[in-house]
This record gives sequence, structure tokens and C-alpha cells, in this order.
Amino acid sequence: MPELPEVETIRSALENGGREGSAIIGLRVDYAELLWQRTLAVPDEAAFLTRIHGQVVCRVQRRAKYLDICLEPDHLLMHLRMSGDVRVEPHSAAQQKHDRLVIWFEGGQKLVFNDPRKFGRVWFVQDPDEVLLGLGPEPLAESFTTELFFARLRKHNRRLKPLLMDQAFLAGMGNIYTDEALFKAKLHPLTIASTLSVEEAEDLRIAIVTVLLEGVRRNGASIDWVYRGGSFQNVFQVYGRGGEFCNICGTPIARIVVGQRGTHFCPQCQPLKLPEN
DNA sequence: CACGAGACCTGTTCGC
DNA sequence: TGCGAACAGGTCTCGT
Repeated sequence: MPELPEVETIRSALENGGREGSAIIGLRVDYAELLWQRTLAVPDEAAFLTRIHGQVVCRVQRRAKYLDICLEPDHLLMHLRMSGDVRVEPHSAAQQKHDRLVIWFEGGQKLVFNDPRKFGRVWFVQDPDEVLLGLGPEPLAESFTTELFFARLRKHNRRLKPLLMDQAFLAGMGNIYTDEALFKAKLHPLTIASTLSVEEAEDLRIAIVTVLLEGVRRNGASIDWVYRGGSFQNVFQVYGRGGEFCNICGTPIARIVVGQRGTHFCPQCQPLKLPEN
């Protein structure tokens, strides 16, 4: 479930409390319980368990798809990868299948990292930059301007779909929002980035921001058994709609594989413009 | 530099 | 109904 809007939805719930009253600001860590070793990337388990005891949550931030739970003085960074999820519940709640890490707070609450596929990772570090340094621009930041985006696009002779999902190029886009943004910008996923005009770069930047903000507004997308109560899936234009008809022109939505990822687009609305000469 | 394949994992859905 | 194949919100590493 986790692209930028889904992670932002979780961040917001941890900071402000969702309808489940899941805010954790101000809570003090009693102890942590690591249920699957590989979930903790760094440091080693012993150091982690010792050092996190007594630390207090002061805020919860997000950078791209990373959740940054700011403790005093360290940071607990989480990446949900394909199937990770976070819950806040009373100590009395039963452990669930696929729970990988539990942070027990004083006062009766606990934070649980659950992840069926075990791809998710948690880092406990003093400086978040140790983990986040290689990330590209944050698409929802003021600094993500058309000028910046166009300049970066021009440097790559790569296809738009994999490039937009490259976290070093742009941080936070995943398979769903990339397909939806390319549809909104009327650009074929195989378009070579360096061939875009400034106008096309502007359209694409606006499409990316629009789609991400709509995702955040709808609390993300919920699909299949990985559910968090979002509703963005109800307004998908192309993602997961291969064979169905385009809402704009009625042409059947195509599904191809690009960079090992299912890629959905409308062949009519998003024609592939071959390079002149 | 750009790209494909394979790893890492479990669960659900599809096709015969 | 059953059973294996295909596929899933992500990222990393290796070989070409």
C-alpha cells in the first residue's frame, strides 16, 4: 500500500490522531520487541533495544515514502515497501499474524509494524540523513519547480515510467501514482525523458502534484487485502484497469510491462511520439 | 548510462 | 473443486 499519499496518511494519523485516536506524540517508550530480525536494518538488536528505552516521541515526519518517527534524541525511520502497515493500539490488543516490530509505550499504548512480505525495513539512527541522503526532490515541496524538473528530465535518456519511480530522481512516486500522473499529463510511459518540451514538463509536474494531493485527500488507495481505509482506488483512471475503457475517449486501457512493473495507459490519450529524425 | 533479470517474501486471484 | 501459475503499493544488486 505505500506510496507517498499512503505514508502521509499514516504520518498524519500518528501525529494528529486519526479516527482511531492513534496519535503517539509525547509518549515515552518503555521497551521494544523485535519479532522478525531482518526488519531492523540498523543497528543490531541489542543496541536498539537498549537505546530506545525511555525515549519520547516528539514529532512524526515523512520524507518520500519514509516515515520518520522523531524520538529524543534518535530517529526511528520506517519504510513499508510492498506490504508494510502500522497500527497503534492498547497493550491488551492481541499480537497479529505478520507483526514484525512492537514499540511498547508507557501509558497503555503500543505501535506495531506489520508486514506480511517482510520487505519493510526499520532504521534506528541519530541522523536521518544516513538513510535519506540519496533521495531526489520531494514532489510536494515548494522547491519542486518546473525549472528544476525540466532540467533534471533533460539529463536522462530514460523512459518516463521507470525514471519517475526512481527515488533518486524524484522521491515518493510508486507504480499507481506514476501511471495516473502520466495519464493526466497525456504522456506515454515509454516517452524518453530528455525529449520533453518545457510545456510537457510543466504539465507532467502539475499532473504529479495533482495526483499525489488527490491521493492524500482521499487517505491513499486501498487494494486487495492490504487495506487502510483510503478511497483513491475509486478514482483510478488507468491503474489496474487493463482492458476496461478509458473514461475520456472510450479506448480500451492497455497493460504492458516496463521495468518489470505492470504499466497501464490509454493508447489514444497517451500516444507515443517518436523522436523526429 | 540504461536496462533486464533475479532476490527478497507471503497471500490472493486467475486459468485450466 | 483443485492446483499451479501469475501477480501484487518496492528496492537492491549484478551482468550486459
